[in-house]
Amino acid sequence: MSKDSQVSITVIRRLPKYHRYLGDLLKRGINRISSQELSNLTGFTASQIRQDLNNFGGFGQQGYGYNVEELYNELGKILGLDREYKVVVTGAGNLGHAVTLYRGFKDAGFNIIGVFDINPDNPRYASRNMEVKHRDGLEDFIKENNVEIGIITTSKENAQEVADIYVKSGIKAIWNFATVDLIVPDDVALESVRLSESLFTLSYFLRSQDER
Amino acid sequence: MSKDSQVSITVIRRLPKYHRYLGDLLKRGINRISSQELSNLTGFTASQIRQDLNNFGGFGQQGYGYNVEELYNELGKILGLDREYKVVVTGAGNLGHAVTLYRGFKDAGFNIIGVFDINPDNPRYASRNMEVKHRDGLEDFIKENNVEIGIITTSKENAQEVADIYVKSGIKAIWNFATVDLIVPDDVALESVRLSESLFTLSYFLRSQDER
DNA sequence: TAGATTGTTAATCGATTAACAATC
DNA sequence: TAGATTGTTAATCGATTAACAATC
Repeated sequence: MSKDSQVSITVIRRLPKYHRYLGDLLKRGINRISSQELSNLTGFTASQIRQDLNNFGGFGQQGYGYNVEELYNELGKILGLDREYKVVVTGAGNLGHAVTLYRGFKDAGFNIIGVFDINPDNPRYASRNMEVKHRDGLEDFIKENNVEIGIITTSKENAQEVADIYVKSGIKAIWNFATVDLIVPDDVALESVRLSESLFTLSYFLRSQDER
Repeated sequence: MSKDSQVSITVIRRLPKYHRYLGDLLKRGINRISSQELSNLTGFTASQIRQDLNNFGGFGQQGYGYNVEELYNELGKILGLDREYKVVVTGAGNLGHAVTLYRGFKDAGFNIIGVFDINPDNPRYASRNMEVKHRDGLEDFIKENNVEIGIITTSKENAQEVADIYVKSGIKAIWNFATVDLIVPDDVALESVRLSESLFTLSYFLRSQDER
């Protein structure tokens, strides 16, 4: 196992925020930043930021701070944003549509090269200029194109089946939007976006406010 | 402050999963479950489940376990899912569209009663049978209808402005999809869905695999 | 009653923060 | 050099797990 595989997921989840703010700073022509200044921007403590970064090596310099461009690039490499990925989407509903057309992913190097559905002939797709392929061709498509990331935007009933096809076809990273706990082998990364659970934190809050 | 305001957010974020599995059990006609069985389903430890539930009161019975229906209903109440909410969406792009039409939210009691955009006359909306109102009317609409939850699916450039309108109009809970750290008063709940950050955990994983 | 399982306290683990020597 | 700020160790805090008395 390489060194960074031991870095905890809570650290990893903070890295994109550092990366995003460093990108902003870079655009604004700022080339140096201290952990304290980065703390002011991100809301994480300076101590935590230094701890986090030191999981991956000493990017800073005593008495100076961090070079914005260097740190931005290093974080980009750590997050795997220094190259492009081939991605497929299965489930061509509204959410699949939104994810497929979202510019931010494309800009970050995630290229959606195929959209699949069990019912690819829905006239809705044509009206949206979306080419949707039949799910029967999913496995072959993934293998032929060496697709690395599979997105699931199907109903919860179909999600596990799609995950199984992904795994069988060699995909090693799955981004799941269905409200179901998928089962995948240990060597496949699974990241689930739990929209309902996120929304329910708001109703929880409103409810607890009501009680006062 | 009421008792549950002291319950940590990490506990709150586990409640929807308990609730979801209990709903499944209920549908299957199962009326009793132990913390150990719930552990097998959810992947959380039995000890953690008992700790979590006891933050809100003793719902179980020694030697028996938990009554599925009772626990399901109690968790629903705690999460504020025992009533309906009026919701608005601002930003009528693909993501706003997907969120607005997602059935799961409606079924959980979140009623989207208005969709707003700075450019409501986009012919695309008509083709989708979506009524989109001009953002100028947002503030009045929220006040007149006592809207409680505001969703932001605008670009990151417009998100803070929309959040400000929400706050000014009396909304106390904001669900943000824009990639920006919004600033809202302490008494307003803000939940941000960070899609990019979620996706980057997958590229991180693929990258770290590459290195082995 | 005996067995099962909770509610709850205590122990452990991991993550965050504080402190400061190293060093640019 | 003096001042600033990192890298890193130590202290603290919070969350998870273990253990078991209470009790159904």
